[in-house]
Amino acid sequence: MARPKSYDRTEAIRLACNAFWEHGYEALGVRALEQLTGLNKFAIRTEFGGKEGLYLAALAYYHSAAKEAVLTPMRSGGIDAVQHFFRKLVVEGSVNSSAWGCLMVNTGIENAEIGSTRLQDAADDYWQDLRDHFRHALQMSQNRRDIKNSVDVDQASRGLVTAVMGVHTMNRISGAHDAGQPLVDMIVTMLTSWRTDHANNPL
Amino acid sequence: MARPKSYDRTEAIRLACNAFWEHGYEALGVRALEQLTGLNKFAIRTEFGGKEGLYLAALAYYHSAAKEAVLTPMRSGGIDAVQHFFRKLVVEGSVNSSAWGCLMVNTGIENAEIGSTRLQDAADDYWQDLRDHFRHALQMSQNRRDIKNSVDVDQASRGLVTAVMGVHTMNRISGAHDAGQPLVDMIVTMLTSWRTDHANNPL
DNA sequence: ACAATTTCACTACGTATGTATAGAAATATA
DNA sequence: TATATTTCTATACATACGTAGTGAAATTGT
Repeated sequence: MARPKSYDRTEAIRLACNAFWEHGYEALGVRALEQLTGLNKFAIRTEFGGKEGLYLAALAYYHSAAKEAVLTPMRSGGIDAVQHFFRKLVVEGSVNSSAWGCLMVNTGIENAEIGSTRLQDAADDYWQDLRDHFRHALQMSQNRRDIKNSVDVDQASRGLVTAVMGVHTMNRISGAHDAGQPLVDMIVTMLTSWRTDHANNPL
Repeated sequence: MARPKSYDRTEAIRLACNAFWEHGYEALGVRALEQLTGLNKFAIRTEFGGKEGLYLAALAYYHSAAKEAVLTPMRSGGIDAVQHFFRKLVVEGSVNSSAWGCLMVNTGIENAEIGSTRLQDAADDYWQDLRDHFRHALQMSQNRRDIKNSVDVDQASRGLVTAVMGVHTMNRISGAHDAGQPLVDMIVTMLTSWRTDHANNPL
């Protein structure tokens, strides 16, 4: 009993995610968003609560997409899965390999100024989620005696998250989806060195 | 034969550097810059060529300050100096340890959208300079047989630059000057593992 | 066909931006 | 002390921003 919407909500969020990913938050105006997403100003306001609301929806979409594509698969594996995750950071077509870097990194860098709690929380959730998955995978491998006991799983997972940020940052700064390759190689090699002898059968 | 300037040029650039470092480029308006630097709009335009010119001066100042404090000292050392560099990334009071991250990282992330060639070049120069210093130090150590021949010095220096970006990004996102500590520890440990037996005398 | 309802397209508004302009203020020289 | 020169303060301007409002358009139910 009403005029139908001229856009597909999910697709619009996906497009908004890509747009913010590429251009950032402040640099992307509402009028440009209309062009890039197919949304109109009215819809942005009533459906998403304005520009910031749409950004939050984009962050949630990005998180869920990453969760499905690269986080959840990591729960079934150990250190192999972690190494696979890192290799994929610089493989073309992978959801988390992009010349735009990482939406969460870009948000965190920019939002250090914007200071929105909601944006901060969304980004924090993402990084904590990534760290939890690293920790889970490493702990599983350590329980199986696949990696040495000298490895501090908690500290390692924190360090790995920071390394991921480095790869994304390098990718964006260089404008190349694989600019972070050298660090990926270093991390993968380091992870291999953590393995015990009986588990030295890298993929 | 003229009215004296009401500001100290070098000090103003230093303050502008800090201001851009904390707030970013687009988020910091000219009127706020006046308050934070002691400059006035007229001086910003005539002395620096507007906001972007002042930003370029700030980038140059940041680069030179880093060069003096942490790059040049690295030329006299080998892998020890590299490890020292990484440790300092999370030591309070160090010029390259800050809750604001790194001006060059922030610039690179933001400028991926701004698209100013001059800003891009300034940031590129910085990273190339850092990479050159890493490479020089590692090559010297390898020539002295302090690190293994299996280490690819060129690739390693690229990877280390990316790791530095990761530390800075984590520091800014977390709002803590030492949030990147776990990755620093990982890198330092990894560098130690590159040493040959006769050189295993870390500081 | 008509009315109700929702969405769309367009305009308007207040604010903020970077830059440019204009006159006042402050110094050095004559 | 008068004048030339430079810088400062203050205002103006054109543009862009996010948001809000307003009437037309498009659908469903009667």
